Amino acid sequence: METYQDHPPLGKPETPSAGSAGGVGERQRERIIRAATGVFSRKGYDGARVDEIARKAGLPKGNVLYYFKTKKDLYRVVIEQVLGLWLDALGDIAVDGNPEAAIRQYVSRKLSLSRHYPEASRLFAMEVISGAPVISGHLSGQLRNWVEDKGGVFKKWQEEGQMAKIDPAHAFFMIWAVTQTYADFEAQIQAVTAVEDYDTEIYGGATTEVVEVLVRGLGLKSEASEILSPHDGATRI
Amino acid sequence: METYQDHPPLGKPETPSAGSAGGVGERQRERIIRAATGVFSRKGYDGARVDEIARKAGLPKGNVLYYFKTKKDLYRVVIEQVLGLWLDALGDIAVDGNPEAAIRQYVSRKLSLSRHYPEASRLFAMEVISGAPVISGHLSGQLRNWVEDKGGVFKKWQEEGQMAKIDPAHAFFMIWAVTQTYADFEAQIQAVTAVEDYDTEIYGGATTEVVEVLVRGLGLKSEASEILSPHDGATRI
DNA sequence: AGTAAAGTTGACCATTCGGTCAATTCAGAG
DNA sequence: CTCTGAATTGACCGAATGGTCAACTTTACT
Repeated sequence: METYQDHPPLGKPETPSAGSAGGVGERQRERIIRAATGVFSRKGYDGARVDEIARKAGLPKGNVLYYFKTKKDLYRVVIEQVLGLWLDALGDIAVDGNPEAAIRQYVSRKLSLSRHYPEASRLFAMEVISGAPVISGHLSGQLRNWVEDKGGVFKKWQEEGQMAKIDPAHAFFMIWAVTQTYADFEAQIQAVTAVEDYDTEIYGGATTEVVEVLVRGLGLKSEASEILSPHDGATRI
Repeated sequence: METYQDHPPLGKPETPSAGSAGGVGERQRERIIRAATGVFSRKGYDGARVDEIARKAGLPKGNVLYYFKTKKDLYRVVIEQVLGLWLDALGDIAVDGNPEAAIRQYVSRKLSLSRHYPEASRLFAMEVISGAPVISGHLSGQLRNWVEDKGGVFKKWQEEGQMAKIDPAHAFFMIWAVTQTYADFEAQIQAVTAVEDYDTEIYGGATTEVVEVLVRGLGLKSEASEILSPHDGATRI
């Protein structure tokens, strides 16, 4: 397949399971979506095989195509769900509270998201690397507005001298990059660190390290506090 | 296709063009590799189509399979070339010179790499997100050694109080994440910033911003220098 | 129990895929 | 020019792919 952008809006989940919401096969839909998230996140849209998704969901291909008329439809549902998760997690960055606490919380939340939904993160990354053919509209819509909005908060902090004068957009790009790398590049980090329990050992260390570096890097610690913080023993190379 | 790891070592480019190195069809090989880099970087291995690579290279599919016996072979050559670029760019981090200058240079170099070889960066990212099926050996080999080696330098700096006590491995993960995000997530950054000339406008701002944030975040500026640096007007959201 | 809708399944189809191959052209050495 | 190996090409093949369908089973409601 070459492009995958056809029918325009996508009104709803656009599938059978007509009336009853708490229907029987609603569980099936979720199983399929879960399986599809896994496969799409590793292979991308073009590389994924419907049959592989079906096998992973434990049912025949025909059944998958019963719930989602086409592979494209399934992909749309999956990626929009992931995008929703991503946009939700953006949440609010408190305008009032002190900047350091706000960023600290935001970074922690994003890191936690990578930890608990690594496949979602990878799927999102795949989509964007592929040129964001499906979600580009959302990116230049909702996300752009969000960045513009929260960027204003950053600007305010900067004028108050509570934050280094960094282009807010770049600040977000860096935060996103650093927090998502632990999900997206798991294979690389695993290979380099050779830890046994990635989830515990890597995220354990990352949470402290990443938050500290970003808080310091964004100039959110007015006090020239102890540069030498007391945490180590996290990763071992 | 499911997995793509078969014949063991891969001795050489393992293709025709037998003896003469400066051969005639050596240009063809490079055209194919360039085209393949583009397609693989957007679709991944499974999603890429040999025929699309051929079309993009301006020659029939049969000719591509003449130079590279299989799609898998072609992918191997392409990804190993990209990996070589990546590992080369790792370069040395000067042990002697002052840490700030060293990191400043390293980050700039990595950023420049993303700027000038965005497809290579995306292909590398795709491979890793997919679980690094082809290059995992290199990652846990060369790259791991490199990190261990250079991590020692970081440790030394830290003991001398010239760098914040951050797990060296995590420091690298953050540097890589931030520098590569401008290539890998170009579609997202483009959508959010809506700049006209991505290369100039984004990388122009990023170079300064990223370097400053990382240098500060890694605690490389002993002097509590001006938190409010004088650069802006880079991006506009 | 009876019935209609929802859900399940495997066989099946048209298309596309990676890869092969024989026929042909091209380039260079003698 | 002749000859030889490299290079080019399109036709072709078997396997895999996304999607369809008719037959069948289960569920829910009266």
